[in-house]
Parts: sequence; C-alpha cells; structure tokens
Amino acid sequence: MSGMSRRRITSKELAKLAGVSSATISRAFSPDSRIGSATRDRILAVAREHGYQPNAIARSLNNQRSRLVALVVNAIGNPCEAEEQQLLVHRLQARQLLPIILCCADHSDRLQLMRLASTYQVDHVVVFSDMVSMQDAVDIFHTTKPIIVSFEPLDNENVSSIRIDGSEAADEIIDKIVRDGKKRFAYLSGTNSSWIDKLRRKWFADALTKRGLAFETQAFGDYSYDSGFKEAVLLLHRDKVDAIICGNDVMAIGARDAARRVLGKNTPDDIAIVGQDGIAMAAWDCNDLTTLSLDHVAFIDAVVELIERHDAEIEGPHSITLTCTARWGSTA
Amino acid sequence: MSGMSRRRITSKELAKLAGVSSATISRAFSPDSRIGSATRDRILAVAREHGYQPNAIARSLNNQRSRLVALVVNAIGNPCEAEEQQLLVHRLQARQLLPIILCCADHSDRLQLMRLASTYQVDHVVVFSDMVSMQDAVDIFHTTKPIIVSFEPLDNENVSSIRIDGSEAADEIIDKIVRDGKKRFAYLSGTNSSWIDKLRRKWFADALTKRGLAFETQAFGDYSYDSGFKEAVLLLHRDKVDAIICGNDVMAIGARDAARRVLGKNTPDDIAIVGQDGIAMAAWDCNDLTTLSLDHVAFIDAVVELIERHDAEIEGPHSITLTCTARWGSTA
DNA sequence: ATGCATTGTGCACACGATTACACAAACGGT
DNA sequence: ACCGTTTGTGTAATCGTGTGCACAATGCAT
Repeated sequence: MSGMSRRRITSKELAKLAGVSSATISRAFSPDSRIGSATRDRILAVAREHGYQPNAIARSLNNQRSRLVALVVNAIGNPCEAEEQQLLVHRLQARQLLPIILCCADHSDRLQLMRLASTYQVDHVVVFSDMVSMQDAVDIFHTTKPIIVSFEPLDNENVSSIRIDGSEAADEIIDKIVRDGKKRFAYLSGTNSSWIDKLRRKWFADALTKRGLAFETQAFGDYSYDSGFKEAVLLLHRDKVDAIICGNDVMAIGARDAARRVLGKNTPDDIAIVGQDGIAMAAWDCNDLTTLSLDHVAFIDAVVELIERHDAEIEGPHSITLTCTARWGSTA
Repeated sequence: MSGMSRRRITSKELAKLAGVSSATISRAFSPDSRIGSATRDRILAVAREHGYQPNAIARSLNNQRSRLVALVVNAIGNPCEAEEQQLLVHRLQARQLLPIILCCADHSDRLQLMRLASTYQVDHVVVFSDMVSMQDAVDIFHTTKPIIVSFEPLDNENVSSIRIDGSEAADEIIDKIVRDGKKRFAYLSGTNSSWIDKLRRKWFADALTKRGLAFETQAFGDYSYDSGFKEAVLLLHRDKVDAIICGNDVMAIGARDAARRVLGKNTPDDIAIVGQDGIAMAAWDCNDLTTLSLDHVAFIDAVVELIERHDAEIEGPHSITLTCTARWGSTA
C-alpha cells in the first residue's frame, strides 16, 4: 500500500498469498477465461492490496504481441507533424497501445535507431518521415509490415500506405492567384530531395503548366521559419517574383514576414504567399495564411484504420488516398 | 536477406545454423564477454545473413532492465513543451533508451495510462505534466523513482525533481514595464489550479508588491492562442488594463493579436504584453515577444543528469534548480 | 444411482534471451 | 613431465506470464 515496497511482486508470490496457483492468478486478469467468480474477486482484492500488476514484458514474450507501436517522425517540435502525432497518440492510447517515438532528425543513425526499435518486437510501425526510404523500413521491420505515410510510388506487398493528393486544391489556389494578376512564380522547397517535396511541387507546377505558366525559380529551405525568411528575401529582391508557393506553413510565415519587414511588400496585393499543411497556427489572426491543407482527423483516421486491418491480420497491401483542400486566408 | 522471411529467427535456431550453443550466440552480442574472436566473427556473419537481432523483450525480462523511459506530457503539439521533448528524445536515443510517450490531455484516464506504462517495467519516468500529482506518480511507479519536473514543494525520498525559479527575471520585466508608465496589470492564467501556474503568477505578483502595486484582475485561459485572444478582449475592453502577463507565449501572441485587431492598441506603447516559456516562435519577427524564458538546453541537461544518477543507483532525493532569464522583445 | 457435460483449478512447458557453474583444452613456467 | 592459470564453450536454471492438458468436482438428465 505505502511506498516502501521497492520490488514489484510477481504472480507466483501473489499465488502463494492468495492460496492458489500462479496459473489462476493469470486467469483472474484475463477477462474471458474459465475461473470461478469468487476466486477472481478474492485474487483481485489481494492483488490490489499488494499492488500487483501483471508484467507486460513477460506477457509480451509469451504472447508474441508487445502492444508497442513505433512512430518514426522527423521531429517532435515541428508543428506540421505535431498535431497529427498528438491525435494519433491519443487514438493509440485509447486502444491500449503504447507509442515509442523514433525521432530521426539527423541522418547519421536513423537506421540504427529503427533497428533498435525493431528489437522490441513492436506490433506496428508508422513512418511519418520522408527521410527514411520505404525499402529500409521494410528490411528492418520485415516482420511487422510497416504503415508508411508516403508519397513514393510503392508497389510492395509488405507495406501499407497512405497517399495524399493535393492536385485539385493546388489548381484552385493557382487559379485565384493568376486571376489576381500575378505572373512570376517561385517554389520554396523544404528539402532538396524528398519525394514528398517533389510531389507537392508537381501539384502546383501542373496547375501552372495548364495555364501556360511555369515556376521561374526554385529555392531550397529546411522547413524552418528562418529559412523561409532568408530565402524569401532573395527571391523577392533578386528574382523579383510576385508569388511564392512554400513547402510548408512555417516557411510561408517566415516568407510573409520577410516581405513585409525587409521589402515593405504586403500580401496579397504586392505578392502572394501560399503555405502547405494547414496547421492551426496558419489560421491565427496574425497569420491568416492561404494554404493547401489536409484534414488531420481524416488523416489519422486512415492511419488507425490501417492499424486495425493489420491487427485483424487481413492480408494484402493496403492503400488509402486522401485529398487536400484549400484554406483561404489573406496572403493569396 | 530478402524480405520473404516472415518470422523472426531465434537465438537457438541461429545456434544450430552456426554450430554452437545459444549461450555462445548471446556472448557474441555482449561486448565484453569471454568468447573466441573467431567464433564471434563467424556468428555475427551468420547473424547478419539471416537477419538475426537479439530479442529485447526477452532480454529485458531476464535483465530486469527494459531501457524504456516513460515521458508523461500534457500534449505533443503544444510548442512550449515540444522543443524540450524533442531535445530529450534525442538525448535518450543517444543513450540507447527508447521513450514511450504518455499524453494525458484529458483528465479521465491519466492514472489508467500511467498504470499501463508502469506495467512495461520502464527504467525511468519523467513527468512534465502539471496535471498529474506527485503522489500519484510515486504510487504508480513505486519501483522506478520518477523524475518530476515540478513546481510543487516536495520532500519525498522517492522522487527526483527539477525546480524552476523565475523570480529575478520577473522582477526585471515588471521593473521595465512600470518605468514605462503602465499601471493596471492583469494576469492571464493557463489553468485554474495547477502549481506551475500559481508559482509563475507569484513571481510577478511579488515583483508588483515590491513596488506597491498588485494585479487588478486575473483571467483564466487554457494555454491556447484562442483563449489568449478571447480573454484579452475582455481584459482590455472591460477592465481597461494596460499590461497583461500571460501564462505562456502562445496565449501572449493571441492577446497581442486581440489588442491590435479588436481594439486597435499596439505594444508596447498602448499596452504591455508578456509571455512565458521562451519558445522559438516568440523570437520570430512577427511576434518579437518579451517573455520570461528558460534555457531549454540547460533544462534537458538537468533531466539527463538526473536520469544518469538514477542509472548509477545513487541513493537519496535529488533536486536541481534552474533560473529563468528575460527575453526582451517589442511587446513590453 | 449412473452416465455425461460443464466448471474450476493445478501442473508443466513455452516464450527468447542471459549467466553462474562446470569442464575441456591450451598455455606457460619450473 | 607436471601443475596452475587462462580461455572458450556447453548445460541448465532463471526472468514472469499464458495456456494446453489432465483431473476432480459439480450439475443435470435419465
């Protein structure tokens, strides 16, 4: 009861205390299992008294199911992912699944880290990061069938995936900007070589092509506010563009600040700025960003659905496609 | 080698393949352990070929050490915590420790969740949330000695804690605002009953008292942008205050937007607005907040130090105190 | 009263690794 | 040539649960 008992009590010890065998202890904690209700009540009472809880590590070893889920993410602080992470963690916890976070910001030991996690026999793997290749994930978690939130074209039996399509929304946004009279477009990438960035850029590039236009310049940032600010100064000053499509919302906010502060240009009259992600901050009054946004709830619903199919051991590759929508703000 | 092997290979099977006993397999993977180097090399080669990795669950059961760390946090998306979480996760991973995230936003099943995690025999527990009481944490993780980032006064042998002191910095900030001629102060709390909120408020209240002043009003939000915005409208319009000290940076940004947009008042001339936390966003050009900030790196250093002491099984309660500094922006 | 289905419990093994102990082989010194 | 030490490996127990199997006890129908 009080906090002086250092070591955790085991099922065998509790069995002795309750005058039964350790098998019966185990059954008392299994909801549907042949055991007399009187015995169960007595055991649960004794268990509570001595602070007994079945050891999940031992159970996992026996069960071949750990109820652990590995979440591979780029970063925790980054708002574009954080909202989804938060949602997913809640949904997992509601199912009594515990999330292990693998945060692979720096390139060096991503694979090492994933190997370490695979050692813990995680039941599911959700890869949010575009920094890890599908093939690596499949090789490392070859026993688990990862769920990959990917923009890579993939035709692998051993992967489930969520595809995201923003072409229509991008078309709507470009349409409005062109009708507003903007002519010189720049794309500000978040990374220089990820599939997700290439695909996002393609959505907008296609919309431009359709109207006989094209990106005049492509700049590269790192998804951060500072990089958005810095690159925007160059784009506006040196390249004289009047519309910047950014790889995410945070860079778009940086670009907007740069335009206003450094060059005295305002949105949407002087220049148009567009973000991507649709994070909550984009809708704040001080930002009011026009952005290509994804419904976070629908997105996480899809992830959870894949996890459940996986739990039910339904075979075959699974793929879910989601479409983005435009959020209209005052920056474009 | 290729991805067709569904099941994971065990040490006993690998032993047969390599013509040794399973004990020798284990030794091949223990860095300092009596084993012939030729044997080790051969085993590692065969292991690589068959994709063998020792099962961490089984090892944990035997070792009585899981190398899992429970992180109890309020939210993942919230920037005030996210930066620290990110840092800590990296530091843990560098030590081959895997973080399990417990996100207890809604009151209902926080204890349930912590009990579930304790079942996994986590080696360490770090409690960031002020939503869970120290006593609950100690009771549930009675075998682990939690590390609590707390503002509660605590004298418990079974807890290590990190205390945070912002009284000096609060004094500096109040000093400047008073010298700027502001007279009517309001405090905008993030919660209505947490220790952390009470203590933060006290730092500023003491500084006011020292100068013969006091808070005229106290409002309550929920640490969100929207609540900052909404409460600030009331404070400025109804109560006519000219200085608002906010419980965190995000609410301060909301308050600043409300002042500017709804009432046409600007900082720092018409009103002063102060945040707390010192998140990266506070320094963005569009915000440029004056805020009571904590050095994130020093903070996480302290957490890691406590974890290491705990690992080394140094006995006794441990407490580390950190002091905040003022970050000067254009809002006060 | 007998036969059969049902219920409740214990025994013993499996899960996959680590490790104390035992023992054979190799080695070095006199 | 002999003995003591070091080195390398196998055997078997252990960590804490879950569960198939066996078996006693109970209930029910004839």
